[in-house]
Amino acid sequence: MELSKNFEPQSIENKWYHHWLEKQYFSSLPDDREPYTIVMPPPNVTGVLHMGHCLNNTIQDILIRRARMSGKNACWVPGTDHASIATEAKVVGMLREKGIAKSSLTREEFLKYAWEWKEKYGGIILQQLKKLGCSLDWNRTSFTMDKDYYASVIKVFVDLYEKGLIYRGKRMVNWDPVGLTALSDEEVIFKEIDSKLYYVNYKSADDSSLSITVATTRPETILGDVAICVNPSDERYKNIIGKEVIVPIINRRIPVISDDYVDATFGTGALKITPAHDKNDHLIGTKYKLKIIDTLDEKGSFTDIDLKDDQPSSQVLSYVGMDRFALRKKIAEDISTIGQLEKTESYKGQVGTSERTGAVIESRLSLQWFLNMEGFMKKNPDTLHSVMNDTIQFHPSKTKNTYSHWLENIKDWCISRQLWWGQQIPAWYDKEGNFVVAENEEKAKVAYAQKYSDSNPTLQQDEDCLDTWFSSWLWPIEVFKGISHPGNKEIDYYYPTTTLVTGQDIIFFWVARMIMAGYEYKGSVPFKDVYFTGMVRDKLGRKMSKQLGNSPDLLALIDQYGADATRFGIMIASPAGNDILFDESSLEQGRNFNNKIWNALKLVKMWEGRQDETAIENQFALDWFENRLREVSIEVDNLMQQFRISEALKTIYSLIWDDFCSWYLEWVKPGFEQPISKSVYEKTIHYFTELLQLLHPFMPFITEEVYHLLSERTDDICNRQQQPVAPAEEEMLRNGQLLKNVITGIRDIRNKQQIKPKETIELFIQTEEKAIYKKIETILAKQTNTEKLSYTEENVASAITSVIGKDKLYIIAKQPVNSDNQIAELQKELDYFKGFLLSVDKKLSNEKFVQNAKPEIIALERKKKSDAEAKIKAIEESLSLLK
RNA sequence: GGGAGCAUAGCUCAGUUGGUUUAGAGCAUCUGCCUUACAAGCAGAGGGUCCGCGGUUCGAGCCCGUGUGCUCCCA
Repeated sequence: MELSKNFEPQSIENKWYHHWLEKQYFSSLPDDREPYTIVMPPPNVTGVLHMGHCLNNTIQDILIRRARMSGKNACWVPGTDHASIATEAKVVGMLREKGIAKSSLTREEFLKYAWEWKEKYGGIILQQLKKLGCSLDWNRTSFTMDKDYYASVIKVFVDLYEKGLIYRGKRMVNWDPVGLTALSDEEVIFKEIDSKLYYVNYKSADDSSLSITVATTRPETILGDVAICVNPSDERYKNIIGKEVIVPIINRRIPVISDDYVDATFGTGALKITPAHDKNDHLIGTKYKLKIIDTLDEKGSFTDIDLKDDQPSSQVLSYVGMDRFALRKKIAEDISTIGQLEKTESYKGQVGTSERTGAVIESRLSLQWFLNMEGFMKKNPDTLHSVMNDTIQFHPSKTKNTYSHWLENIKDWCISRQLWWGQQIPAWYDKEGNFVVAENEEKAKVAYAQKYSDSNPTLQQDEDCLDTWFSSWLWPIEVFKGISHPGNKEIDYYYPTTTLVTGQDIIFFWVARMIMAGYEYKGSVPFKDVYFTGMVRDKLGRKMSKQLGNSPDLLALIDQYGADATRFGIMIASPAGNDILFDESSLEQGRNFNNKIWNALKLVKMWEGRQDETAIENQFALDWFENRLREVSIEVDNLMQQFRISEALKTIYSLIWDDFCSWYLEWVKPGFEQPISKSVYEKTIHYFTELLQLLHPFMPFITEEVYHLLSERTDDICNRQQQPVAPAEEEMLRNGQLLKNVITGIRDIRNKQQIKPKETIELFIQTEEKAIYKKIETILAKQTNTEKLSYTEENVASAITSVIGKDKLYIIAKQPVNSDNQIAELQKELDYFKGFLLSVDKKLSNEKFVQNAKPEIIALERKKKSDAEAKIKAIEESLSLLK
């Protein structure tokens, strides 16, 4: 069989993925094994694969594949989120392109379009995950608007309402004037924006000698002003507190009041109070029972609806329908015209924007549904405790702080959205606005009849739907139908799930709320470990964004480098808990690693037909690698248990590239067209197989391919079970290290003395541990191109000297020795060790150190001292020979 | 404005209750090799005031304080 020059991923990836699916390796059903369960964070149903998905799904796949290979019943559940705002915005956009306005459609018509869109584009992202090699149990694919899932969300709403934890109320909410919906606090992104501070003068109503100037960033809300507020201790305004001033343009009389809330150092120290348009103003308004005058409609345009009492002038009426930003300029101009705009200053301020539409958020009073968080947390205090006491372990642990800080300052959760795409709120209203909450209309009628003694009411369901996160917080429970069909076999087996892998950005949106739902509906944690990935940035540390165009096309990368190299590239650069700086060069490194493995395969395959019972054994190499393999397997286990995945991959990478390819294979490699010992060959196949198994979770495709090419197989590596590993023997590892050091030392000398690789040398070894050298001398001679190797008890004249540990090596080459070079090298080494000895001596001669330090530390320092002295002695002897 | 985190080689990061050779790795760099698995490779090397200052300690990259710079979260 002819193997290609380099590894060609494109030709094998589909083949193996289909094979794995055919064998149903990824399907899981409850059995008597221990479960290892991961629920995938459901991406938006209309989303496409980006670097963030690539990172966290690769991590999940690594975890789940390792679990599958270690005797666990591995179950990884895929699915998508209906993502109400994002999806609805896309559908509205699509309809607009077709010339259809959402407002011209009924709810039913709109939802028909939305479902069509979902069927057409939904789940593309799940297909893309197959390309990446993700071993998901596709039979379990879930969607947050599946029939049962929908029912479970409604059930939970009704349940929480009946428990008194959900209420409806008129509150200041974050209003998105573009999306036309309320948002939860978490969906508001604060941005620094350049704006202006307008200094507006308000004249006193009754005393023409008095006036007060207010600094505001929002003159467009001025017609909604109901008071001016100053700090009671502010000397400047003592004489105006309690008096009335006139709001410009609208000419409304409003009081000047005082409250500690006002910061006397900001602006002029006087604040205009507009309770309809600012959260803090609203609080003050409530405190002083001020009127609420709303001057902006749902789209953020001016409305005179609350201005009837003011008998608005034609000037005021001319503002009607004007957008808030145009209105800001217009009102500023008009105030300036009447001479009451004192000045403007540029100002950098924080402005809330919508996470989804980017629109500047308005604070707006409206009737919404809320979840009472204080009540909820009182009922489920373990939501906080389980994380703080590590019942749920957060990785990295610093995220615990963020979590507790949020929970301790938690506000009520606004769960209603003015959207159609989502679970429609199960509340039914009569004409007067009286309502009942029930799972369906039928039950609502019964409930209404009981409550209002009307057996045949005309009821209408709430138009709004629920926040997407109000459905995804049930994800780890409802993917196993734990709410719609409680107590079923699956939920009992798979829940709590094992590990959650997700981004730090949704710790509040999702992680915290899943823990809340876990306690409320299952009485336990939803998962045992949470691994938070960082954000994927470009190599300059910038966020990936469409505007910057720095977001790579993942599928193109997979096509170019292969899925394994892509997985390798993103994982190797991904330190636990930190942001990752993505650079395509790490994918190249992954591709090169593929080739390295491929070429090792080619080498080993060349030996297949050259096995010979009589060829020389190379027991040292076999024993050493056996032990090295054990050592690394155990190390990788430890690293993986601590979720140090990137380090585990680095460790395996180095084991394969350095230990296996650069050392072991070279040590056992027979000469050109020479036979190889049958047992060495078989051991080599065995080690190679073990390496592939270790690497498989990280790079599934190439490992499966090479596994099958290496030898006739009846099984697949995908499902090969890890055998227990015995601890490594320290002595073998030490001897292997000595051999490496000696070889490297001699090669270094060859390099520095410019002895050509092809030129042979003669080597004398002066050592007290001849027995060890005897075991490694064959490999040593081969690897250093030594023609004649012998042992000596004394110095060898006119040789190049190297000191390895306490041993001295004398090298005789055919060409003359450059002794100046030699002396300089040795002198440099001598200086280092002398300095080192000095620092050790200083410690040992310090009485307090000897008194206080632990005995093993002192013993170690003594050993350092004697080692250094021996080394210095050896170097000095060599130097004296040269001089 | 409130909170959290970070600062170690050119870059990205390790560095485990303070002592394991006056700090390690990968990538990049430099030198030498077209050695019959691999030049997308092989062999070797160089490179660091562990952000500044102060403290605790026999001993600090690690602990404490402080300053500076950066990042994130919240309002």
